[in-house]
Amino acid sequence: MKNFVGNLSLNKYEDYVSVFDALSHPVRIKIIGILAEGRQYVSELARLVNVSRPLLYMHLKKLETARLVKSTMEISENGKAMKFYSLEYFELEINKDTLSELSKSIVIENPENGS
Amino acid sequence: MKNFVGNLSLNKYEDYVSVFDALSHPVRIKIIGILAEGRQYVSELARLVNVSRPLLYMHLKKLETARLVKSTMEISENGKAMKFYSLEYFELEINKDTLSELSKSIVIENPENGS
DNA sequence: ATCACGTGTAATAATTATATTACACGTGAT
DNA sequence: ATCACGTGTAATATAATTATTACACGTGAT
Repeated sequence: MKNFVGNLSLNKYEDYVSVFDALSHPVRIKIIGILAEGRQYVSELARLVNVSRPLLYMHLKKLETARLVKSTMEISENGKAMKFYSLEYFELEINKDTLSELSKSIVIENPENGS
Repeated sequence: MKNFVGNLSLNKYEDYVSVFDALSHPVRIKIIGILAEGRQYVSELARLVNVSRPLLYMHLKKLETARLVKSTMEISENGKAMKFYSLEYFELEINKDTLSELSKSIVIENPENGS
């Protein structure tokens, strides 16, 4: 079984780390939960999630980096610029084999120390 | 489909966050990859992963907290105390619906600020 | 007694992540 | 012109994670 984010199959372990990292904070899971019901613009999203807009941007950045969400700019009827965020498609299966496979490409660099 | 870690089904979002957090670092994925081939004792694991023992303990702690690994103490034939780590069973399916469900129980506390 | 090889952990340093504050700019309505 | 409501981001503070250093203790073999 393949793991997908944004219709792209995940290969590099960095991609996985990025996704896990994105999912390792309650606010970001909350964001995903809200976007699961439909796209939303930043200011409204901030109110729904209950965080400040600058903080929301920080969290969205992580989600975008992991490609779990995407954004598009639009000009509303009343002339306001609005940035909409929406969920990307994703489907991951995580188990011993998945991670084991990933692990193969990971090399931990020389911390030049033993014991 | 249910998500399991250590034969226990995951319910609370904190459990998920804990797992995602545990998986969000290359060293920890490497550890899982090595333990997937069989149990290993701490000092040897440190050499295989190529990190110092104190640092390894830190990473193992996160994996243990997420219940992805477990440990047992043994006295070897030559009288040495040895701590073995091994993988727990785990199987997670992560998608829009999974996270959406999780999201419902997350309440972000009053950062008392708007904008 | 010293070495090799296990165990464990406390204290600190360095680096990232998270959160806050304070700005600036644009549009349409009052 | 001021307000309400969008946009964006730089600078800073706070907190957490990650990494290092330096210990201490136990056993069996040399």
